[in-house]
Amino acid sequence: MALATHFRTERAIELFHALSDETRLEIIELLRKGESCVCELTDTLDAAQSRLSFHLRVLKDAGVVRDRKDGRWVYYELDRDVFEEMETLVSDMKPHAVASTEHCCG
Amino acid sequence: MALATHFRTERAIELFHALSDETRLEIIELLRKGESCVCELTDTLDAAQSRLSFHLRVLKDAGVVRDRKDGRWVYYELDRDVFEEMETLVSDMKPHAVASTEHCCG
DNA sequence: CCAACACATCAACAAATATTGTTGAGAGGC
DNA sequence: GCCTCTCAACAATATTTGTTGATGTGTTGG
Repeated sequence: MALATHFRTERAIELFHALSDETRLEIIELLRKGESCVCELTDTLDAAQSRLSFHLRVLKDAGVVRDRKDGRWVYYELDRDVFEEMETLVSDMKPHAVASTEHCCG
Repeated sequence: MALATHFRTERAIELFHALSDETRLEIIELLRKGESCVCELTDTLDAAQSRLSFHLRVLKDAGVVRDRKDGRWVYYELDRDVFEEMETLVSDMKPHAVASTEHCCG
């Protein structure tokens, strides 16, 4: 249990970290409409290509997006599964059923 | 809409950032059982008090926890409302209904 | 081939975050 | 009043993250 919890913690850190950046959230917002190549993201977000590449990698490593090569373009899209995973993570963080008013240190 | 989106982005960053740290996730895990004073957290997590104080502040600023003073102790507990907010945030990030296979850049 | 393009990766730098030790305020107990 | 305990706030330092520009790889078209 402690081990499983540890892995889950690692995973939560990775996922939440991936989502705690403005550029990455903007990328996600754009990808909600459907897949997009890096060039379009670069254009829309008016960001340097290397910068987007960096953030896309973070998102990809965290499993938030998937990439697909087609010719000289790389298309990114949201991975639907990860949202279910996030819901589970959030759900598992909720406080337990109301505890009786107990105090510590006393 | 763009303004609202912006505020929501700010909020998402703050919240996800608060959750993307091992110490803070450990604090949350402990608080799931019910409220606790800093001294107990310090003891259980074997962490310096100043360190926990820092992380508790991050969690408090993000609205994840609330504090309550009682005598010389300060009790922290999870704020149940924030989990609902997180679910909404996650939900709002999901991809739209399946788009027809369209490509960009072409 | 070669040039133009799309993208990833790297190294160097800048900025933001976390850790540690210390200080000081407030609350009790004696 | 004095000492101790709990905790927040601060300053200094270490560490992590993000940005930028240069370079490298694979692709397409002339």
